[in-house]
Amino acid sequence: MSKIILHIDLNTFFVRCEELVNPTLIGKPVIIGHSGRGGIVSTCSYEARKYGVHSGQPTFKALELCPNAIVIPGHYELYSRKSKEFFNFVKQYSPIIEKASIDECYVDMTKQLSNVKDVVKYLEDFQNKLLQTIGLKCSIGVAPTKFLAKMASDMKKPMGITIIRRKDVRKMLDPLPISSFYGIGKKTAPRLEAIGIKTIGDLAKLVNEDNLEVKNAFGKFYYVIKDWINGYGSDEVDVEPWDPKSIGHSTTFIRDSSDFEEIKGYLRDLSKEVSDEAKQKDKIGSNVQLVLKTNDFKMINRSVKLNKPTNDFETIFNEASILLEKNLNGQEIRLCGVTLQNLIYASDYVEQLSIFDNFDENDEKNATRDLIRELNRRMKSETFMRASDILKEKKHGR
DNA sequence: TCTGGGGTCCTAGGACCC
DNA sequence: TCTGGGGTCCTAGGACCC
Repeated sequence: MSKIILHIDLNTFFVRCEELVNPTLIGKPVIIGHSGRGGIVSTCSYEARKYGVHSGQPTFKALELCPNAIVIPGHYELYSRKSKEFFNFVKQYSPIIEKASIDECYVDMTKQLSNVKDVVKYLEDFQNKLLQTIGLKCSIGVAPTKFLAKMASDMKKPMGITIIRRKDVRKMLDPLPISSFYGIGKKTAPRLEAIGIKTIGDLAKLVNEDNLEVKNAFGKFYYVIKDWINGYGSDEVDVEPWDPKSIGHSTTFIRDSSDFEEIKGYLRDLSKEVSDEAKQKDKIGSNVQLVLKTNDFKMINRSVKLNKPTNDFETIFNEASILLEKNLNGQEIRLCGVTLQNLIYASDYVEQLSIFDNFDENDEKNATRDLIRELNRRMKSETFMRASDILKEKKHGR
């Protein structure tokens, strides 16, 4: 039997939070984002969207389109607090909830909705209660899979309710532009359009014919897409709390720089932030990554594996600095970042140590590996010398 | 005055081992 | 004179999402 999965998406969440604090903003064009160098629109009110403002747009450009817009830098503590209120509200309806981001979640409501006659009415009540008690507006998608629920919640905004039944998949998905498909972004969409795939319907047709060109274009993702587009795929709502696999911070400079010491200064601050956050979350990581963005927007990623996981500031900063030194070659840089990767819980690692009685497995492994490599090298060169001796002897007729 | 910052996942190539 | 194939680990880069 199919499940009943909801995708709940808060409408212009950041803007709505600001409106709750300052109601005079209601009905006005509001932009959340920075107006300084490199500032872009994070999100904006529907009033601003009427002028062509959208997220990702440089703020100065948005202000050209909509000079009366009110620009707010963003209050993330407020958003985070309201987000928690939202998730707690949803939990009153079903405990099977998966946070997808700060302002959206999947909910398994199979049990709650199976015997409900008027699902739309039920969900309208949900929306109204959320608005009355927390002050937030949302759009809801209802479907047998997570993918379809996600697509559905996107169809009517704000305060929309959209139900996609499996038998209606073709009818409801096929007319949509290919770029609206979750997982097909601004690189893949133009490639598909170039081979005549303009809508989800076009893609569905070729996928169901097992078209080789399409198959090659997607790699592993192809089989996922084939399920999704036909109304199958994951309906497992993952209740595990989010557990970060990496912690990173980056910053765009006030002006581009190619100066080692200047950039190293930024790395110091970023490394400190990363270290502090990792400590606060009880995480240690075994990879340090340096990210540079050049003035022509090329991304450079360099990383190094440590022989034991850490969240120590000095170690992170040192490793990042070494990577910077190796990779900075006169290029003008506009952004740098530091990320600690392959995170595990520090407490887990301590347990591991105590099991082996302070025996450091990684050090031991590395030492053994180095030794074996050295032996291999020697063996090879000895073999080679002997062979050349033999050749020499042959040549001289001895 | 061009294009943020936080992430996740996948792929591909090279080094190395057996 | 010719030159494997499977598997793992590490690194770099790219696509995508919010």
